[in-house]
Amino acid sequence: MNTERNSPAGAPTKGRPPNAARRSEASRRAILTAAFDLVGEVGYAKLSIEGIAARAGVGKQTIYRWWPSKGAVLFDAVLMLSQGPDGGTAALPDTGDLAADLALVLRATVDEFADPRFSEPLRALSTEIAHDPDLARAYAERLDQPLREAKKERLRSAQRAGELPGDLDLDVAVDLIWGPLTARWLHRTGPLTHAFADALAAAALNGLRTAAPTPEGRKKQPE
Amino acid sequence: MNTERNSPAGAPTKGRPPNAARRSEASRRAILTAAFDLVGEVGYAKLSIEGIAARAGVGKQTIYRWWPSKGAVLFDAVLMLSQGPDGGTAALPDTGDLAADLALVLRATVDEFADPRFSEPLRALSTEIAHDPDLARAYAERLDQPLREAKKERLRSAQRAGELPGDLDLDVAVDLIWGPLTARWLHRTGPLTHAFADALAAAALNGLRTAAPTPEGRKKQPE
Amino acid sequence: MNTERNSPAGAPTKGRPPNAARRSEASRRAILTAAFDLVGEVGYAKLSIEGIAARAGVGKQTIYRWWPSKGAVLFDAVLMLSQGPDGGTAALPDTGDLAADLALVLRATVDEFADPRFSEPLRALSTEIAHDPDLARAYAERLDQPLREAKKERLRSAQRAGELPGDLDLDVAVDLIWGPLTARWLHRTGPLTHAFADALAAAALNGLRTAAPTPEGRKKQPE
Amino acid sequence: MNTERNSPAGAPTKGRPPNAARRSEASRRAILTAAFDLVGEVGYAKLSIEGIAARAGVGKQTIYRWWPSKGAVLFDAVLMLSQGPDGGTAALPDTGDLAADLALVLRATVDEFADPRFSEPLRALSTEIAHDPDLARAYAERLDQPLREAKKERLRSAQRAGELPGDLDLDVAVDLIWGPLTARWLHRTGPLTHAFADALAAAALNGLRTAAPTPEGRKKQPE
DNA sequence: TTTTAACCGAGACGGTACGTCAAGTCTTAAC
DNA sequence: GTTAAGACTTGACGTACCGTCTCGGTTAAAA
Repeated sequence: MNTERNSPAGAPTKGRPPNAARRSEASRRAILTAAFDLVGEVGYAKLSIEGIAARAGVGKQTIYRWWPSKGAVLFDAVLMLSQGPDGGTAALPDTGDLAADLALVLRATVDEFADPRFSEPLRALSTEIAHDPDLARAYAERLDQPLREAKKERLRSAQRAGELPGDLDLDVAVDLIWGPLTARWLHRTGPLTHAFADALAAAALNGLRTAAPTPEGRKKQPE
Repeated sequence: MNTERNSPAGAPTKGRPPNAARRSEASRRAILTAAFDLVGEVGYAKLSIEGIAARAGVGKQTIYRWWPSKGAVLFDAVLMLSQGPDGGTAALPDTGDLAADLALVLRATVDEFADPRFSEPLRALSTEIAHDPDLARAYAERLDQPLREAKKERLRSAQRAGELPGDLDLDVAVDLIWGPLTARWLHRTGPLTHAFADALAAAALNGLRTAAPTPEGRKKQPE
Repeated sequence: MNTERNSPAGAPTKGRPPNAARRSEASRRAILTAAFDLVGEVGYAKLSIEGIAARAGVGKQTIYRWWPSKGAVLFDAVLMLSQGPDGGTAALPDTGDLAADLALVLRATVDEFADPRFSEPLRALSTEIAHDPDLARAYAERLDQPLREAKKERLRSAQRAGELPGDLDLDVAVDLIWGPLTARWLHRTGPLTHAFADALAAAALNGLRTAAPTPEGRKKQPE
Repeated sequence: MNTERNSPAGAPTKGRPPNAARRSEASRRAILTAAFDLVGEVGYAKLSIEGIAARAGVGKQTIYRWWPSKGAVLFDAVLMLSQGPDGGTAALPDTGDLAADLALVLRATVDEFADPRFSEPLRALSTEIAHDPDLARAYAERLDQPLREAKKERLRSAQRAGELPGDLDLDVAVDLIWGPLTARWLHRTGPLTHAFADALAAAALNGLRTAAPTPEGRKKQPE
């Protein structure tokens, strides 16, 4: 088993590295579970290493030995919960109707953001990422990328189906679709509703521009 | 004189409210300046009320008397710096070419995000907003909304010029254009470059779809 | 009226002295009463100038203007309460039987020490005296001395009656009688009971020595 | 080793007690020494836990972990200094002449009271005792009692030598001799001189009465 | 099988910052 | 010019955690 995946933000760099072979799996799981639960219960501001250690029935040193920061613990906690037992990432639905599929997925995301049990840990992790480039890199590679790959795969399927142009920059496309949702969630600058999800999916696919930005162009929208 | 603008995140709610008429303007400015400078210098994690007070040459109590949280101080600091002396918000450029204007503005935003002097305080404020609904409300109303209104005004101008459809939901449109930028900035899931800004502006305006959804266009999809 | 007696520990020495003629008698009484009551209610440790000012409905500056320290306020408070409206000090009982009179007085003192309403302010004042020589001088002159004079007067009466030798150092005598009571009260090194008062009165008058420490020694005590 | 002697005023009662076995002896000594030195240098009013911690090179929590109050620290500091390395209490001189021995001891006490290095910490401790019954109990049992026992032992010796009556209440006797000294020291109601010590010793032993209360002596009281 | 080296729970330690309280100074407006 | 009111700087309070260190105890690989 590859325990390396448990040190996403880099193992502690001072002194000798600990011997991963002897690591207690029970402690590791207890710590991650405690961190995840605690952040949902008391919120990010009151989450502390001491609290996690106490809740997990673990010495503080056991946390400091294996994780370099509170954010790294949080990262692993979210990572653990985000992955099924197989470690894979589910693919996006593909009914052949991209617009409908996107609307479905965005609505599901809206629902997740509305559930504090998911939302709070993610918010906390986002906060840590914003201030810790190392953690951000780990996040980009190990949490965002797999999901992004699934999203891009769905878009590629749409490309193959002729729904999207073949030369589309898929990273920009993914950001255009999901970025507004994330931004509104974090900044709370507007309501996060299914209606917003629908409007977002439609606007992203169709663009904001009128079909033809000329007086004549207007006539091109018949039927 | 309107002293109301000094309590954006809500005055402390415990006990009697302090007498705002006697408030020291010098202390207020020193605190906000110190907060803004410090967050740029030492970063969000090491920003402390004690540090702000010391830097501002002010008693801690003076901060606690007028602001309910570190985030509220940060909010006012950003607010103070974001507004010119007149307190107004600048309008977006309007050359008649929406795409070009948007690209210009997004590139400028990218540049701001790249400058730690602007970026760090904003990151810190974003973090606080993510965990403090009260602060989020103040942010939405007093920082985001004026800017958003300027953005919407530019889009309305485009509507009048026939560049955008008249029934466009402008809030969704604004989020579609600027949301991806914010998300990538906070989550660091990709490079924040002028190229990204350009691609974003284009994609948002044109949509992702292969062509304008005209009857003929549809036929171009083989099979 | 002589308001000079209100600044026993010395008026504030910085800056111009306030104009005593304009002093508000109502505020003065409210402050002293508040101080006396508060020290009995919340104890010495939690007695604060702010608390006194708030309870008296008075600005803090009014206290600082007229008293140099918390102890000085306390002193005046105790002084006010210790004196009747006439300002005189009551004489000790004089039935002709010194031993009985002393026992009576000491028992009364024991009772006073047992009553927190008297005891707490006195304890607080004693504490201040122990650390403030200025206040100690004021105490010695204005609180202790009158009382001590009354005690000495009773002893002088006993000298005239032949109960005490004429060459007795009355200050030492007063300390010998009342000192042990005070010490036990402050240090709580033993129970403060009527029995102790009686034993003390007897021992002080008779001395500890056996009537005749040596057969010959007796002869040394000639008339 | 008896670590029990380190919690004279009672260990902190909230929560679990700390694990005394792991206590740092170096920190304990540094704290007590710092407390003792500081109270002599800056006085009782300016003595603070923060100051002690800083002077001792110790975290504040280390003080709060092991002592319930500033007074308890002071107590241990005085206790440490009052005991020799053996922890015993020296006996009073016993030349066979009680009066001379007492005068000697009282003069020595007067000298100690005149030396700020001893006097200041004791004054501070007395102050704390006066307002903290728990501390007073600890004082009575662990500082006063051993010394009092030594005093009583000297008096017992005098009883055996026939200098004092066998039925004398020794506690009252001790208070009669030493109480006036303590009272005058704390209240500064008179000069603390060798002469006072001598007069006190003599008066306490001989009593104030004009003559020994022998049956015949009584007849000397006219009318 | 025994050693031995690492991890483990526990928690004391020197620190930093918290948010509160009060000290003593200063300013304002009412009287 | 005093007064009530209260904002101000200062500094200590007692608490919560930080990240480091050390203590016995267990446990699993090495001898």
